[in-house]
Amino acid sequence: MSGTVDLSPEHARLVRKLETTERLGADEIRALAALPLQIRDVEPESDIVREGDRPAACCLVLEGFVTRYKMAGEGQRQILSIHIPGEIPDLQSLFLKTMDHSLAGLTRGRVAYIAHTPLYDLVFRYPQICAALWRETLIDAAIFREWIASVGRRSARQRVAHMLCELMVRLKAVDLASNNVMQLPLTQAEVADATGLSAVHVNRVLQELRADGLIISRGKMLEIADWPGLKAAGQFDPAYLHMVVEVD
Amino acid sequence: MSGTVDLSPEHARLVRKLETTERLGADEIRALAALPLQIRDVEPESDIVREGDRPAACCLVLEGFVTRYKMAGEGQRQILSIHIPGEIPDLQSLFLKTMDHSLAGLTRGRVAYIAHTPLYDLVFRYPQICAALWRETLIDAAIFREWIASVGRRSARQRVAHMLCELMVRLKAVDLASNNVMQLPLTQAEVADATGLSAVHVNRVLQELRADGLIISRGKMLEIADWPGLKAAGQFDPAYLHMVVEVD
DNA sequence: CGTGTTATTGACCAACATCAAACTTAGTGG
DNA sequence: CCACTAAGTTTGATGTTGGTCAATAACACG
Repeated sequence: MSGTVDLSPEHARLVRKLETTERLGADEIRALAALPLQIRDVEPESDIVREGDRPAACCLVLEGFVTRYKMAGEGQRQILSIHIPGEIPDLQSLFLKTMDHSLAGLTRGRVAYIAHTPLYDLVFRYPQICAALWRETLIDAAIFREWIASVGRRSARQRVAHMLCELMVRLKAVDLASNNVMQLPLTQAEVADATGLSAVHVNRVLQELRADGLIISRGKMLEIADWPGLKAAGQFDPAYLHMVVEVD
Repeated sequence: MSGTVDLSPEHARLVRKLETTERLGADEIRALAALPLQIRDVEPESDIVREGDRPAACCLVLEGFVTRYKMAGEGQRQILSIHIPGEIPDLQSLFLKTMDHSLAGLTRGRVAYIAHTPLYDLVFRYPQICAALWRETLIDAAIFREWIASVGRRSARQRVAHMLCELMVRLKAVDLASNNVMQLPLTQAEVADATGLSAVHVNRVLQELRADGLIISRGKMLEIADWPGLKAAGQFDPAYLHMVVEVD
């Protein structure tokens, strides 16, 4: 399908993502290809949108990792989600005018801004695009639910294992990981902010997972050495990711 | 607006909810009024939909409370959200075919099933209805995000206080609470499952909140005696609920 | 009135937080 | 290419929040 329309690499990224769940016709792809994108570099640590902002555009991740987070009083940060290339972390801003959380780069990377106005047009003109984008926001919510369950009811070891499994599966789905090896761009402090733990404890858990032969890490590189083992350790079941093709 | 069209009380509930955020025209309201509803009674504790199901309808809460939950191994339950009349807890099933969590009655109540098929028609024919429903799912997600922050980074006291604040604000918005008094249909064990705590600890926290004069409770009745106090105790800021009219 | 559910209490314990210091790694400029 | 620095990781010691267990008390309901 996407072969018949001339696409910039950036538009291709978007189309490819949406096509993972919804088959798009040539018309839809042409319409997406015509979407004006404004490309911007992202620095690690720097906010892309901030809680309280009223953005006029959504942001498509092209390269690098992006995170959503909330502050909970006194420097306590909670990371709400991690976003990888192809995703639109603040798609919700299309209908929720005011940001209730912030968006920041995790690594050096690139994002593309898609203005709300042309996006509305597409959404209301092409049911398939509407469905695909709506679905994206729903999968987002599904991941939030799983994180609630994780943070609420799982032990530190389970939470960390679960998070690693989730990241691996999502990265594999967009070919950013193979052979159970990924470039994990998170510091232990960031893993802590995502799992609701302290950095020190995350460190100890990671050591434990290494000692148990479940993972191997050298620098940013992280390999899941024992996939069934890590899945079990994290009670990980990918159903909540609602992927069409199970990556496993 | 809604006055000009003849609406059953059940349809009125739905229209009213959607109109809290999106102004609907007479056409849209007529279309909603024509939606076939299948009414059903709900028993407390009984599942309405179960994880793994592939429902062909969404469920509108008419009376009583409904909860979404996930099991996390060995009888560990995590409540993901609490739903009050007017809400459609499983709206996401419209685009996510398989349920990744379960839905159960919390109290005796009534729900209306809306089949997916006529709902698709409405959504793709009326942009306003699409926007209103999409928005509902996005607010859902916003509440999930806040819960992640709560469970991940707030103390037991903060979590419980926060949850009571949220429930009060949402109930007020649909006139199910006034004067900071609500009928709280949750047992302490359920509050525990929602906040990721143990029932025993929830009990102690509630006693503390009572002792501090923040809340008063007699049976199921719960009064927030010191609203600013409880808000502060729970770091509660209603922005994430994205209400048009601030209830405070 | 009984009977089952929910709330409350106390004793004890485990998981994880906090603090502080040492060590390692990666990045930078000369 | 090396020295210097800042960021990230690791370690140990100690503290606290909240969990678990078990028993009792208070309700709610038929």
